[in-house]
Amino acid sequence: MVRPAREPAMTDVAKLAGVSHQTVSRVLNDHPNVREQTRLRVQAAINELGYRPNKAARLLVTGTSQVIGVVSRSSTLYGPAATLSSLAEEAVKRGFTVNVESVRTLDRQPIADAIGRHLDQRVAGLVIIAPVESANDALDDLPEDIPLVTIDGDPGRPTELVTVDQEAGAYAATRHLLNAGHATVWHVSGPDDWFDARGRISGWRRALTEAGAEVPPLMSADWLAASGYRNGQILARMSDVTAVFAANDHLALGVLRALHERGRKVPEDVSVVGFDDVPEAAYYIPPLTTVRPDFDAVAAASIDLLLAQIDSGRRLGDRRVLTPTLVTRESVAPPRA
Amino acid sequence: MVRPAREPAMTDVAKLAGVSHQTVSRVLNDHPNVREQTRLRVQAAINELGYRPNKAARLLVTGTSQVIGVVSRSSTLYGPAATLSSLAEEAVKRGFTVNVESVRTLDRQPIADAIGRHLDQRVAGLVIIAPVESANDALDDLPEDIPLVTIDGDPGRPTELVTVDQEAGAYAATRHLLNAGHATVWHVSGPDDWFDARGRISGWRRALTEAGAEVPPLMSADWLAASGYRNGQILARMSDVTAVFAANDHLALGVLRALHERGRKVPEDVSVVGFDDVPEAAYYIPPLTTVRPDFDAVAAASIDLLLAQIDSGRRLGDRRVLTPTLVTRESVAPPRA
DNA sequence: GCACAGTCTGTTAACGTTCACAATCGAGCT
DNA sequence: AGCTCGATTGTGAACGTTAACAGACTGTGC
Repeated sequence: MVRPAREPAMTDVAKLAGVSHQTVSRVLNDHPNVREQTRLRVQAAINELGYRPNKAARLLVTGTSQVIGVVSRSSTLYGPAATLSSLAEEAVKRGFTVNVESVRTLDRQPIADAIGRHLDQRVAGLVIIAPVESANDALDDLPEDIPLVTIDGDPGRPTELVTVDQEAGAYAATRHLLNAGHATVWHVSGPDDWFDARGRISGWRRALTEAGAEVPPLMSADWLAASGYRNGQILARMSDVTAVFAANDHLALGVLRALHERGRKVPEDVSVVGFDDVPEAAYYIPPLTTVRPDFDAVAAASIDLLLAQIDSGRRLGDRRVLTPTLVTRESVAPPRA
Repeated sequence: MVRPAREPAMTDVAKLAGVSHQTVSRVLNDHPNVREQTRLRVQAAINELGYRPNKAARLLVTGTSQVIGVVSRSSTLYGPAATLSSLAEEAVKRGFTVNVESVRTLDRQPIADAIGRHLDQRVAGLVIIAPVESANDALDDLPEDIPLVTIDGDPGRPTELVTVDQEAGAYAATRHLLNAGHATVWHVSGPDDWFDARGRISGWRRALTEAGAEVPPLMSADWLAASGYRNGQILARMSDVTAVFAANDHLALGVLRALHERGRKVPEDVSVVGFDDVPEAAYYIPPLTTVRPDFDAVAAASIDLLLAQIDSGRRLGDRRVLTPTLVTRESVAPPRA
């Protein structure tokens, strides 16, 4: 047998099966009106040649692919990474494939460029992880007819949106600390241009004000352990601080360490709660009480919403808000008497 | 102006600029022999129409895209996630885009399927994160002519490979503990079907045997804090254990916690070293001495090797082995006298 | 026997690029 | 003036698929 110079195409299969290329196409697309016997002959020819349809040709004529474009910041933050990997998995399950465009920053222009590259590939739809304002701005220029879902996007924007109810999670965390008997709760927050961080701040604040507790000054940080540590060093010096809610687990880790260094015991002297429930949180010293968002569910809901748009051919304005759950471990206790 | 029923194509631009479609193509591909004046006219027409070239059509005729296919296990392990996000960033820098296929398991078939989907999209090359044997097996069926780089792949396989020198890293870690005066070093290893884990085991073993130290029985784990904790509970009960090298930082975290629970102080009673230098490691209690691989460099080297193949049109058999560096923090001290 | 409605299959023309080649244009030289 | 050569531009044919339509082949009812 001669090694073929080019890969087998539909016509090659057709020739081998003794049918027209169009019939091969029909077999491939599960068109109903094909005789069983013909179908089998074609299938056999496909197998014999090891034929695989050329997606580019298909895309060229149909104008749409089975690819979902995702835009995300390149990062090793747990939440985004977990969401991303679930997204891909979920998409494959539905017969789609995921194309990820990473951006270094969440500024408008890089995001717009990434979206542009996706559109060039004629993706079937877009999932954009847009946790800050500027990332959302990039959506303004988007054509109306492209299916779109934002994750952690601007709640004030009318597009389809999947998000975790940060406010409820933070409220539960703060409430949990108040219930334990603490007079008030300090908050080490995430960067305040993140919607997530804002939601957690407002949930924390609501829990305090509803309970008539004093609202301590906000401690602002990024998402990393280092800044948790810096803020923790300050908190550790204030002897009246007995409860801290950190905007994520890594911040909480930094706080734990700063408290430890200064000899303030957790949870005996200070109680700490985090957010995210990273897999390691259960092994912090002490094991961390935290709020767990279901990132798999976020991914699944996003794909759901996107496919609904793709199928219906239009924006539906749906949104899904997922409520996280409080995971209680040993880092919370009543304040000392 | 009438809203166009379809997107502008090259012929539309050509008509507007008063040239042939071929000239437009030349402008787009930076072909040298185009008069400056013509180029400007074409550019103007492109801008006016908001024309964007159709990649599918281009792909159809050239047979290759500017897309790099990546296969990786969907996971939130720090190493793979860090590599993945760097890969995408690095690729974009070079004018490529990255298409990620996530697989749930590293078994042969799922990987082969993922590769198949990439080939269907006519990717320009493949980067496969293949840290276990079965993942490498899937590469057997691959056509010879597709550029390919494996990350953390089988060192015994002749393909292009980018990897971190696990053996050297583990050797350095173990040596560091011996230098501090410990009689021997225990190792909590990763899953032994991972090449990474094997390399770390053999580096550890070599350091011990070279020093004439006793080689304690191996403690086998997965990569997660939970199993570090379980193994740590055992280690904590053995009073003669004074030094532990954990195969990654999350295992080390579990060990730290188990030791703490049992009242064994780190580093006074037991010294601990990890591997990976996750961003949080510096905030463990105590801050963790660990081995830092440069994941950005891994990604950059991978893209380098891949583009070299793409440009030259053939496998080059190159490989890059990156040496990780030891990061010393407070979790190591001499044993008690 | 013949029209008729299905069912199945084939033919031709897109889709929007690039490639190979042909044609034209100018400048520089004889 | 005519020739040559390089620079610039145009023409027609791919690439491999789906869409639209046409044709052939069945069985059914009169």
